[in-house]
Amino acid sequence: MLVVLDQVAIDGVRSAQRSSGGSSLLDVARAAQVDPSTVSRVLRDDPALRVRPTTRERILAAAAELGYVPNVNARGLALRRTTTLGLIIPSTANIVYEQIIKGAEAAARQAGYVLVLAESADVGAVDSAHRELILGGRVDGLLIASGTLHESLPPPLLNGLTNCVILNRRIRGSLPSIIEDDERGMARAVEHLVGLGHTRIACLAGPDEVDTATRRLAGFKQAMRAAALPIRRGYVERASFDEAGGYEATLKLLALARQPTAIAASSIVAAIGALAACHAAGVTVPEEVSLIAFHDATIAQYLTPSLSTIWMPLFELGEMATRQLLLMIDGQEIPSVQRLEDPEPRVISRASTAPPRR
Amino acid sequence: MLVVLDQVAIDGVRSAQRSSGGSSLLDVARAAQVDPSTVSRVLRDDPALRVRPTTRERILAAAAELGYVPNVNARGLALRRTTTLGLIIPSTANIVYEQIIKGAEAAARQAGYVLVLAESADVGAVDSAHRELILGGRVDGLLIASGTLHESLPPPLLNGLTNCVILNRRIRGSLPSIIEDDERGMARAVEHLVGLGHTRIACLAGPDEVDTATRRLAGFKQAMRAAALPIRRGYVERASFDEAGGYEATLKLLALARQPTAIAASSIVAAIGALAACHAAGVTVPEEVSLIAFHDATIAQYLTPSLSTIWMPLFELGEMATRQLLLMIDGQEIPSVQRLEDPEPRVISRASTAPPRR
DNA sequence: CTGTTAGCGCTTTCAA
DNA sequence: TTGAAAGCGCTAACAG
Repeated sequence: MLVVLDQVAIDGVRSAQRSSGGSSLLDVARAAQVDPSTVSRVLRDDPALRVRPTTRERILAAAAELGYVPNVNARGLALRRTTTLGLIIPSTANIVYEQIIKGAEAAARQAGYVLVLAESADVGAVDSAHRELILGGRVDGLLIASGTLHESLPPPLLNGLTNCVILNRRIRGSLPSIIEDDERGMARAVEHLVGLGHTRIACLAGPDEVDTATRRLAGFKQAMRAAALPIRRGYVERASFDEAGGYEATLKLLALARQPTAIAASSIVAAIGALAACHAAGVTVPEEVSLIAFHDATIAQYLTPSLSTIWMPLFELGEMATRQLLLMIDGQEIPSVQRLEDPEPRVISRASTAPPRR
Repeated sequence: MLVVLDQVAIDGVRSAQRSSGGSSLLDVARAAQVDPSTVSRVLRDDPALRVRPTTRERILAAAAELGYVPNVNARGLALRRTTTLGLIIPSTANIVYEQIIKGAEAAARQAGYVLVLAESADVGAVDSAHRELILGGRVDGLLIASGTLHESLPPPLLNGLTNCVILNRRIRGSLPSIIEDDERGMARAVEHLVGLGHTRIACLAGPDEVDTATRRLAGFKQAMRAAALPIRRGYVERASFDEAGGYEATLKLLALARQPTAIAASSIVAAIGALAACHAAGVTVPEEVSLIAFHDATIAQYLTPSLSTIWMPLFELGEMATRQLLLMIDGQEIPSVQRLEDPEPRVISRASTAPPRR
């Protein structure tokens, strides 16, 4: 195939101009001695095309020889879409997002899309991301899993946005969202503790303004009511979803006159802080206090004691949100709030939960 | 400014065609009654341009009114560059990458670039990412922090690649890399342990084929030699850089006839596994065994006991790599291997290290 | 100081 | 079964 290479060389001056040294569709066309449009059709397997096999061969060979890679900018410009989706997360450091990312990536890849990640914890994220990424033509749609979004987000921010779906936040306005069944997950945690015989159960709740925190707390309250158990004074502590938040809040719970015998934490990261607080306060887990955390992650089984958790279908959440987004991009109507109910939340019981001491 | 809006409405048919409902430079030009090229110049602050203030005003007002956002595809096509950089990491879940990402992001943003993240642990990552991302025109350059890269990577893979820099891996071939001083970091860990009086020090080393693991082990050996301490049989365990790897390897170390009194782990994630293994084996930390880990992270202070670590300049690594990449994109020659020496590695001493028991 | 023009690489009618 | 031509939105000479 030196012939082909030679042609490239002859035309080198022009090809060398290209973005990054690659060869263009035009180069392939010349090498295969056909019109660029034919190359385009062959390379994209245009169904409305019956091309002579030998021509197709020539084209494919030339493309392979030249290491042709289509330029997404040119294609995006012509098609008015990039096959790229964006996923906005508040922090790459948070283990909870790992599974969501994997699920979204899988669904995107399956549909022939590329997924790019953007990090932003900002409340204004939706709006500016929409500007920068969608209007800017970088992505066709946006998955938004940013943490601080909540119902009281200024409505004007969300006006006229399209091709966005929110993950696990309910936001007043027109943007559809996919949410996991946090109420049920938290209820499972309570049921697990009740099943072990606990009655003095406290809740390490998340920040007031975070929708998931609200829903988990609601699940806690429902389950306590269902078990006919009182929620004692001071038994609900609101704290940020990080180690420090869990630590401080737990110290407060442990300082109560009537200490809880079990704590249900709405976040695994906060639970890690809670565990540290128990150790620091000289309170043994699970002997004196049982601890269970919302969301599972690898680290749970490597803590001491290993941490009981509520597994949630995060991978599936990422997948489902992506599929909905693709439908939306496709111009279809999608429901404004969808709850993911299928793989149900389930308790992964490890060493941090046990019956209360007599 | 209803006038402007009216004009848009009149021209709505055409503007509506645009990628995602936004308005184009042409729309702005019409609204401001000037030529598109003038709009382009004004909006990009073309230095070689002295425009009449009133014209500029009109243009800026029109752009604001229309919510104009430039289309990156069109711009990328015209300029043959995208002002976007890619960062390839093996896993978003690994806490070690958090700081690298932040550093790269900061440096990219400062230069007016956008950073996108791609997840790939694959050895072929460099090659396929170069194809997909650089040749495809998605990004102008690539930061590669993929974990399994190593010196024995098939050289042909790296041929002709450009605008890539490798983070913290030395790779035979032409790709420049920025590395942190892992030898020194690990030496600091050993010195810390020696300073506490330890002599039976083991090393939880990383996988053979990972360059950073090799360098950290080298640092361990040098420091042991410098302290005139022997490395006993079985005192170097190679394990994967994850909790499970650290767990298993530590069990082996603890099963040795002559148990080490201290363990230097080449990875904080492996160290979490090591801590779990000590607890499981009933070995107290730091009383019976001291433990120190390479790389610091928030979780270190929330483990029990809190984990002593070696802080490494990861943020700066991300920053520096990005700056080098930008130089490379700019056509400048950059050194093939650069070692980041400035913020020095330092020991963060917490509760997991203490003098050995008498 | 501003308009004209050509083109970036690809897709897509419309012709042949 | 293939080619010609126009256009996606923006930039960059080159004129005026």
